[in-house]
Formats: sequence, structure tokens, C-alpha cells
Amino acid sequence: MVNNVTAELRQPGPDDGVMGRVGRFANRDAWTAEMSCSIERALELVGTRSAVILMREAFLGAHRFEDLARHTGLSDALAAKRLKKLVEGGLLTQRPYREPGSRTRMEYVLTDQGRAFFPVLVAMMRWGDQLENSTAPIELLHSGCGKRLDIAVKCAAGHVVSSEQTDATIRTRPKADSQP
Amino acid sequence: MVNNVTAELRQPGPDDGVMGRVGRFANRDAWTAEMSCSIERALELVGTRSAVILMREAFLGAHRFEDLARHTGLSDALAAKRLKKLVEGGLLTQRPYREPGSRTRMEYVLTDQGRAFFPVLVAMMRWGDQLENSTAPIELLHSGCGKRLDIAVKCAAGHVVSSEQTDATIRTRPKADSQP
DNA sequence: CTGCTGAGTTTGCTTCTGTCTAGTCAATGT
DNA sequence: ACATTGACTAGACAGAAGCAAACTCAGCAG
Repeated sequence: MVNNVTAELRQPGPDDGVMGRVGRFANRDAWTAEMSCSIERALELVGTRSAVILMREAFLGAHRFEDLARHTGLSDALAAKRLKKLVEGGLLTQRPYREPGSRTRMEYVLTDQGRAFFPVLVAMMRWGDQLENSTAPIELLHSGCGKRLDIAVKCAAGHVVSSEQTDATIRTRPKADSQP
Repeated sequence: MVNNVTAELRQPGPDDGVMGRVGRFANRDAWTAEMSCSIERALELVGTRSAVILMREAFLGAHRFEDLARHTGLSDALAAKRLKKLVEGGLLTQRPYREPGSRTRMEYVLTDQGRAFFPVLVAMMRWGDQLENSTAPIELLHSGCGKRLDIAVKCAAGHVVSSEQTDATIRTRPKADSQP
């Protein structure tokens, strides 16, 4: 069972969840992560527990420093540091607000780039739901119809795609044309 | 523009990507993360850069220790430590294999739980693609039709759902019935 | 003028993440 | 018999991540 039916076009694993690799990527050694993997770039911004749970709270509606710090359980010092990094990274932006009888302060709101992080958060939550001894404390529902949220990996043609049905390749063109 | 059209049923932010909160969760203070958030449970297993990029390589077809270590660029020591944790966490499992003229060794293959991590990886990759100065080196294609992969947040009824159209609530029942 | 509050910053400390070098251990090649 | 190789383990270290407690700073309440 160690791959004796190999070699057609892609060279997949036995029946594991492994993707195929095509094009220049058929030889995995043609690519090193230092050539900048999108996943690693993402991790530079949200590769810590504190960053992710602050984003969770931002989506849950926390804007003010105190709420963000308290709801995440982070220390003030770390919350401040991480929020600064999230602002620098363009996931959050600061917006002045003023409560009556108080000076102007800054609140943290999601930018477009921060909002685009939503699928990652949902994917992580759904995956975490499936783990052992999970009681899934938070549930996400579509406010339109009340049904539970889930994520789906799909191709541009609308097919639901598993990892086995996925081919990885190396993009050569900058990013002009649409689909091969 | 600081929330003067508030209060209907949910209490959303202005027009930020903020979710609504309903039920017991309408009061955010009714929930603390120590009550075990799925996201935080997920982060305990894959909350480090090394864990995530090892999973990336597992999906890209690396099974053997040397490939996993070299392709991720991690040191042997860290690769060994992290792989052990991923095995303990149930994302990978060890399977004996034997190359001709060599002793029996262990290779690392994805478990069902590891395969279920695929959407998280795709979501992170797609989000990373959208960042500044991204050249999106790896591209994922549906091997069936060749179209590019993407992720979608949908509800059980099939509607595409944005964070604004999402309500968060606290699950009270263990996890028996299907949909509210 | 004094105290209080919200939003931080600073300092000191521990733990975790990660690297580098060296060493182990089994089996095969020479 | 000896060196080699793949897959690790052990030890020493730098640097981030994280905490707790104390400090700052602006403006409002008294």
C-alpha cells in the first residue's frame, strides 16, 4: 500500500488527503517557502493566539480597548501591543469616538482586509467544533434564515472540492488573466 | 456615523463587519473564553507557524520526516517536536514503511481530523493572497475542471453569508438536535 | 485641587518558539 | 569492522509571547 499505482499525471498519495501537484510544482523542490507562501504571509500577521482571538472579538462587536482586553482575557500590555500590530497590518483601523462626558478616544474597527478574515475564523471554529470533548459554546447562524454556518471549499465553477481533488501548481504570471 | 440607528433585535455595529449576537449571547459578558471556545481549542493544536506549515506540507504530499523538515525549512529538532504534537493531537498518524535496502521507518499521514483541516488552510491561503505585495506563488485548482479554489461561508440552507449577516449565539443543548 | 476613569506604556519576569551543534541508534553498503 | 544514512533526541541559547503590577496622561466629577 505504499504507492505502487502511481504515475498518471499527478502523483498523489495512496488515499490520504493529499493534493496533486502539477506544472512546475510537480517537482516539489522547485518551490521553497522563502519564495513567499501566502499562508506564511498570513501567519506573520495573525500567527499568534492573541491576534486571532482579538479578531474574534472584533467580529463579535468589541470596539473599545477595555472590551477587547477583557473579553479575550489578555493582559492590557499584550492587548495594546497586538492591537497595534493588527492596525499596522491593516486588519483593524482606529476611529475616534466620544462618549458624552468623556474625552475623545479611539475605537478599533475592522477594515476590508480584516473583514476578509471572516472565512478563516469560521473555518477554524468549525474545525475546533469537531475536536474531542467539544461542546461548541458559540454557534454562528445566518441571520436571514437562522441556519447554522459552515464553510465550503469550492472551485470557481462551483464544485465542492476535497483536498484529494485539488491540484497545487506554481503561478507564473504576475496576476493579470483570470482563469487557465 | 457612530451608531444612531441601533436597536432592533440584534445590536450590530454601524456598518462594520460585525456579527449580531442573539439569545443568551446578546449580553457578551455572559460568555467567557475559558468556557472553551472552539477557536482557542483549535489554536492549542495548530496555533504555531510550524504546525500550520507542517500541515501545508502534509497536504502537499510530504510524508517522510526529511521531506517535512526540509520543505518547511524548520530545524530537525522543531520538526520532530511539532510532528509529535500533531500526532498526539490526532491530525497526523504514523504508518510504518520500508524502502528497499533500508530499515522500517515511520511516515506521517493525515488522519480524518487532519484532512478536515483543509478548509482552514485554504482560507488562510486565500486571505494571504489578498495581502499587499502578494504574488500568490501557490495556486490551488480543482483537478476535475481546472478552476481555481476558493472558500465560501454558507449556511445550511445554502446561502452565502457575510459576517454582517451572521448572528452568534451560545449553544445550550449538548449537541443532539440538528437545527433550531 | 483632588480623585477617578479609560486607554494605554513601562518594567520585570516566566514560558514558549525556534535555531544550532552534537550525539544516538539500527541497518545497510563497502 | 567501519562509515554512512535517516530519523530522531539532548543541551544550550536567542527571541518572541505572555503575565502582573505599577506608572502616565487627559479630562470630567466633586
